[in-house]
Amino acid sequence: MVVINNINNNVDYKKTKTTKGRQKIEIKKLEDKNNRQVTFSKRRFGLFNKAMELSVLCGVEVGIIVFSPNGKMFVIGHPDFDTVLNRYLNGESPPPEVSASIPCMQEHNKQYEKAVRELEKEKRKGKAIEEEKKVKKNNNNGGFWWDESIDKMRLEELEEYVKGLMKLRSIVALRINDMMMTNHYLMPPVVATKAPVATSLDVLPINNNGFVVNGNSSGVCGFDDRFTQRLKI
Amino acid sequence: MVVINNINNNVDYKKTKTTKGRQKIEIKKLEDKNNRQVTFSKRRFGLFNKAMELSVLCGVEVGIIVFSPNGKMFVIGHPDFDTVLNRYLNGESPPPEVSASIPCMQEHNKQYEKAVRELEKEKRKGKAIEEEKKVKKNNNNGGFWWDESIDKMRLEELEEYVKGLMKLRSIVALRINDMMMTNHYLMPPVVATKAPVATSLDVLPINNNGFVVNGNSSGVCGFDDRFTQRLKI
DNA sequence: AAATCTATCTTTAGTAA
DNA sequence: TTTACTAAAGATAGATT
Repeated sequence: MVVINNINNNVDYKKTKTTKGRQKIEIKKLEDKNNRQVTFSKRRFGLFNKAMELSVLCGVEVGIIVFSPNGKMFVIGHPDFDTVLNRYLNGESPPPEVSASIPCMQEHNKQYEKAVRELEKEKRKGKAIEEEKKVKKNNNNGGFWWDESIDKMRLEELEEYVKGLMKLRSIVALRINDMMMTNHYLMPPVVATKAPVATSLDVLPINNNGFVVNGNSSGVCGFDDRFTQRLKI
Repeated sequence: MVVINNINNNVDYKKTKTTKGRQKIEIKKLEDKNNRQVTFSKRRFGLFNKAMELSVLCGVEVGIIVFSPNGKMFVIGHPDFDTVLNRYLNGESPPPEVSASIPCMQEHNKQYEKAVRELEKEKRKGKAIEEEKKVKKNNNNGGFWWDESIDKMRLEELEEYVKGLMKLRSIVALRINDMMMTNHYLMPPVVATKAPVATSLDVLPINNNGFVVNGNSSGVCGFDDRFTQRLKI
């Protein structure tokens, strides 16, 4: 098989390389502001896409927050960012040992979670209603996973949801207040506070020696050698 | 230039392909449980790496939460996840250095106050917009599908109203988390305190003693050193 | 679960629009 | 700003221990 040296075939076959192709770059801050923005745009897209693929392929929840060089915020999540965030805040992962070792905290933890669950229930209710009309609307892709749903809640559910939030706030406030009152031997001087607001929910702790929002209570952690999960908790 | 046809060079030069190499796959949930876990592991690593590169190259803040198929939580962020989260909860644009360096309690107090103010504002606004709630339809033809901010712009007030509440709830949760961690697991260095600022709702005790918990408020760490390369957390 | 090893697939740097 | 293009760089599916 013979191949003719194609030097100067440029003209004939447009073999001249039009670009140098992708070049290797060092991972350090790009100095050129414009280039930095362009790169951000491309890579954010790539990152979000990777996240989407990961969530679909593995059927897992993912949430990402990114701020552009100009401060614009980008958020995505599956099933939606706030769901993932709540799971993070509630520490659904395996935390137990710490809080489990402190009986009363366990109890408080349960109560808090209960309130949160209640809230989530209402949220879901709102979503459920939304699902119906969503079906016809999302022809463009069959409903992307990153769709945020809260914004589409019907007002009535929304009001209900808001009410739940207010309740939770009250509960949390009460607890913090209680905790502050009973733990100042551990705390620096506590500034005066007003009385906690009343709540209609039935989960108010009577005595608070403390409680945890489990999963996020670990004092120290480090990624292991390879971007792994939060150790411990 | 002559090139010898190398059919059957396989034997001579050990050209036999040892693997099929990377195969194209459809982006849909992997059925094999084991394969799903392996893929998750690989891709999560890739995702986190991409995030790190993005943050370094563009000098931006990124935060990711992922739950594995088995429910394990993985978190990463630059400068650290909570810093990014706080910025998200705050809505927008606090100077990065500030949230990264200010002691968590103090910072959270600020955030709480801000959220409360925001909430009150939105609440007032809320009533006014009820009637026009569903006008907005989410057609998605103008912006990118991944750009949540587009949705937010379109759904404006309603969204903001709910979001304010969500922020509040999340912030409260974060506060609790910090307090618990500080009280029970660490003996934080006590630093100079600032005067408390009253909130409009008066439901949270204010304590402005700064706590420095390894520069990190809830046990979440930044990128692993091996990948950050001169990235300070 | 997590580390190799490749052949191949996917992303993206550089560039211009 | 984002989009399009190409070729090189980088990620990873599948198999292996």
